Amino acid sequence: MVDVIEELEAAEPSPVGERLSLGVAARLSRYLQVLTQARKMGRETISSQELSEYTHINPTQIRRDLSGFGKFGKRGVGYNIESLLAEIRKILRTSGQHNIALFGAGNLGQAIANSPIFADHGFEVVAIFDSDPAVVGNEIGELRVHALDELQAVVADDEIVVGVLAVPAEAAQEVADRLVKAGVKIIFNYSEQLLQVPPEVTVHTSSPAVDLLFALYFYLA
Amino acid sequence: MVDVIEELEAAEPSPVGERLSLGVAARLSRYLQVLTQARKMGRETISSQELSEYTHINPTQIRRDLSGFGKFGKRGVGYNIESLLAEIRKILRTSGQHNIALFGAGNLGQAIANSPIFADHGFEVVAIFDSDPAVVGNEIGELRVHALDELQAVVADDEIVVGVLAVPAEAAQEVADRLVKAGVKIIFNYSEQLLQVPPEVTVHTSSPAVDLLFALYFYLA
DNA sequence: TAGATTGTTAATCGATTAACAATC
DNA sequence: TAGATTGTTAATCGATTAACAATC
Repeated sequence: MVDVIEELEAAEPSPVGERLSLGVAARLSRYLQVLTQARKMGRETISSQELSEYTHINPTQIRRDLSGFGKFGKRGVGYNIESLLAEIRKILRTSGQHNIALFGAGNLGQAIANSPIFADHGFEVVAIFDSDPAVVGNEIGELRVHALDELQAVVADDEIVVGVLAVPAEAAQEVADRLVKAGVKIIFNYSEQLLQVPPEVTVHTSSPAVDLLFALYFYLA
Repeated sequence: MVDVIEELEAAEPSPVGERLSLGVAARLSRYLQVLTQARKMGRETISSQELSEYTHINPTQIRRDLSGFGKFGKRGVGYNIESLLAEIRKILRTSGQHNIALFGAGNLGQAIANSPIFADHGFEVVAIFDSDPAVVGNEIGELRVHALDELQAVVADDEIVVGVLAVPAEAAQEVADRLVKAGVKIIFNYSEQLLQVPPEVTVHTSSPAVDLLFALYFYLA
């Protein structure tokens, strides 16, 4: 069985429809980040060597990852940024526009709402919520701050696929519960709260301090 | 040679002084995050199963990772959170206090300065910088906002090991250059800017949008 | 042509998993 | 004791790397 799959892949480089392994999907996502930014800077091509410097992923592995789906590069030159972006988006099936609801209109919430970091990758913050009645109704950018009670309706109307939590740890679980109830399957948690959710819901917790500890280990050692 | 090393490890479970592999160090850092938060919630023990739910790391691998350094768990019970925290900190050699300089006193900078997310892991923001003369001198929490020109002196005086960039993309490279000049070896970049630094400096770029794309792939597939 | 960089092979190494005895 | 969970083995799978011919 394994042999058969290997033969198929050898014959047909792109196993379209096959589910990518976790590792490959994670790496492709990171290439996307660098390519997006390199394009913004006016670059037209990039080599696996350069991609490696920015992602800390071995250049051979980058070439290997990409060549599994087709021949996207030009020997002696590198990869065309624009076309590689399109190819990877196609592979990840994330070419579309995706709507985000943001929770918490404090410093962090405002920073996220005004940052290009999500917009650059096809995510749009279409709604902001806050539990503080004094803040509800305010405008942040072009968005009015909603009360939490409007969540269910907004999620349905605006086709929201991701909830981003920029609330204090104490408030995070309640918002998560409401998101789950409204049918949202991906939660991005900027608080340190450990969230309890049903198995079909994915929580990604941002952990800058953990990333720092990790970097520090290699600096100290 | 390989056989000799394997024998040594079998005899002496904790290869103290040995450099951890990237993967192990990354996973240990993540256990630290969950343990820290679980302790905050008043928990006293935790099982590999629970750790797995919060980290998305296979429970067998968690037990394997830990048992490589000693027998920290109790069968039928789980791991004592307090003592496991101490053990992992010892393994990662990051038990101490580490000083951070924060750049950018805008929404994101203020959010970071006021968040417990770094403090919980032994990082303290000891200095804030901003390039806007109108902001320099203001107080954020208990810290006065410095001008960028004071960077070199502050890094030396306050033993700063990490620079956190919460500045617009356009300003990030200049701050990075100054940090490098001042001898800082770890830069945490919250902007989308691709930073050019010498090889001995580590840049970690925060990429929430990339993490979201990754989560979305598995949701859509 | 000369230099650069991809695509690909082959070999190794580490991650992952299932399973289960040990033991709290 | 019965139930739970660790520590550990053994087997498999995927990641990683060096090397280099192909080719722009």
